[in-house]
Amino acid sequence: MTVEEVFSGSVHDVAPRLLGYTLLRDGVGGRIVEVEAYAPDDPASHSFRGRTNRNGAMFAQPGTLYVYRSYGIHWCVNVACEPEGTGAAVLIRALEPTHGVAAMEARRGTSNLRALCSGPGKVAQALGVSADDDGRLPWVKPFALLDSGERLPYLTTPRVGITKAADLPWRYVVRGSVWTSAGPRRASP
DNA sequence: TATGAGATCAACT
DNA sequence: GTTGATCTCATAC
Repeated sequence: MTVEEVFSGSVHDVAPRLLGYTLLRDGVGGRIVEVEAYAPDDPASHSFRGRTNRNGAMFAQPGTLYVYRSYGIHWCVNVACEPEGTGAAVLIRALEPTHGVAAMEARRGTSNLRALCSGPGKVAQALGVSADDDGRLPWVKPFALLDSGERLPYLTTPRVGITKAADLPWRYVVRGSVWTSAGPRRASP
């Protein structure tokens, strides 16, 4: 699959497709096991109020990385999606550590594998992502995006940590993965 | 195990 | 002046 194909379609096509892809920065990273979709006209999305200086990358070509500071402390990583220019994006929430584990342990200050990449702020810290990476493309160095060829079974659950449209089940989690964040691992009844 | 507070800042109103 | 697409640690059960 070409990178154009990977990021084609709506966020609800792209989000589950990304599960199983391996995201690396400087050869360090892992397999994506948890994402969240942020649709156009989504009140929970940073792009809801239109394009601003901060969220400009969300409106760029599909695949563009949108990196922002959260709660003054953490960085969070998104990829822009089609339709281009609408601010649609997918938030990378968790990775299964596979590449450069030692480097991630050093950056995260822990050797607990389960705590390396199990949350959006942790993923950014483990890969060393910062504002410098805003607007870059995940298949261009220092990043790399690898297709595992697998289509992993997944569940959808409500998104985590938002206050608007919190009931929409737009969080995509690899079924049975132990590498996801602390949110629900199965859809609520 | 569960819950709550503090950290810390850029963008937005 | 307010607000987070969060994480960690401390304290309580």
